[in-house]
Amino acid sequence: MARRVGSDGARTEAAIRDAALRLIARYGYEALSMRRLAEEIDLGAAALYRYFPNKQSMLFSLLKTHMSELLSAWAKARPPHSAAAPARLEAFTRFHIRHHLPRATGVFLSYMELRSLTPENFTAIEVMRRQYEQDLAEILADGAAAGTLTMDHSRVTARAIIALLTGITTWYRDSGPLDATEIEEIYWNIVARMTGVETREAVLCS
Amino acid sequence: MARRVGSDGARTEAAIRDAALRLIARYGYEALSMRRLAEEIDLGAAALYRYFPNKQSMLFSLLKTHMSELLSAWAKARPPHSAAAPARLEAFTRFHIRHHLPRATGVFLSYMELRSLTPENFTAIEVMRRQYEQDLAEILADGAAAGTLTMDHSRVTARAIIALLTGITTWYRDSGPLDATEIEEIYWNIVARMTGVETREAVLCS
DNA sequence: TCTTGAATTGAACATACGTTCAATTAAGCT
DNA sequence: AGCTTAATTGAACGTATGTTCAATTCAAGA
Repeated sequence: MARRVGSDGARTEAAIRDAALRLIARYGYEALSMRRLAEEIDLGAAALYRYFPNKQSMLFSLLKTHMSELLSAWAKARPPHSAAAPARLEAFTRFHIRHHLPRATGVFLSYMELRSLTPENFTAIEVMRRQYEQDLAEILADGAAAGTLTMDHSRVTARAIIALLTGITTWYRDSGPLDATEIEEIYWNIVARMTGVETREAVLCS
Repeated sequence: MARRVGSDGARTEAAIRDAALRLIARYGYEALSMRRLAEEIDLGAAALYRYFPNKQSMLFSLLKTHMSELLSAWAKARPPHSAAAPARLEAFTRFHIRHHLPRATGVFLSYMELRSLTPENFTAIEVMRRQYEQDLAEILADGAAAGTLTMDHSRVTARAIIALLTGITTWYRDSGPLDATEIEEIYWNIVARMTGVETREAVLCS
């Protein structure tokens, strides 16, 4: 049945992760059978268990990898604490879009399949998620304290911003009418307005 | 096994819908078995098939009911076309929150389980969803044309607003620190700022 | 109380699931 | 070529799935 030739552990695991990400995003974790997944990459179902001890820890590994890539990418991209809050907010917004758009399937997974995780696994992912959200909330709170950003409630606003930015992945298609940089501009303007940052076309006072 | 006494068709169907909504929201459609669902309301699994021809059309019926309740409630609540765009936008925002907060499980379902639908069923739900989104986009476009609202792209902004408002249901809990009316205020201020509407604490021009 | 139609049941069907395991194949090293 | 270890397999296990159906119970009207 399998016509794989040059076997290579690392490459095979990557292929499994890739296929799993794609199939789970499309049909859901529960709907994905190990046999179907294995078939997708011309493998017997039993071979999967050389790479993951079971189905649940495969999902967990997928989500955990996604989240830690997000966190470490943001750790590299984020401006220093000393920068002005509006600039930090702009950096966050653009980073989030740039990081998420090419990872639509992973994003989908990490928002949809949390409930398929074991309680302990869920908690582990939730901690990472909160850390990211907390980082944004801190930017907002700093800006509010310094008077450079305006909002009612920094933690709620942080959630609103993340929800709005993440929502892009539900409709964005590479073949769509808007390209990534146009989307970045539109959404940064939205976030800027939400928080009272004056953008290029500032509100005129007469 | 069943200790049901006063049988009543309509009441039983409502109980099934209720339990299905709850269980699917918690564990997902694929993870829910008909036996488990039936057990939840002290019924034999076979009895479910008196109310729904199969599992798929049960899900479809759940989602369709949710969407048509949303659409008809909004049809009643929405201000006339002749009203000013900012007032219409405020009405939309408050309506959305008020309608969704007490329906958290249904909202969850209607965003999460679309992919579990048959292609034809998916299309039917998607049409309803677009209609709702289109209504908001029209408010925004009218406001932009009249100069009473400010934004770059009305359709994208509509999606951003709906994503941000719907995101509330992912963290809102009845027992949480914010009650429904506080949330309504915070989010209306967010939406208002996003679209350049001056709220109570208006931006002062010196 | 007898009858009628709806509501419900337990058992059965065929199929699919996640997972294990002894046996087999392939790759890399000497 | 031979040896070793990693990679993969087919078959099997026990369990669960969605769904059907003949048989039964139930609620209510005559």
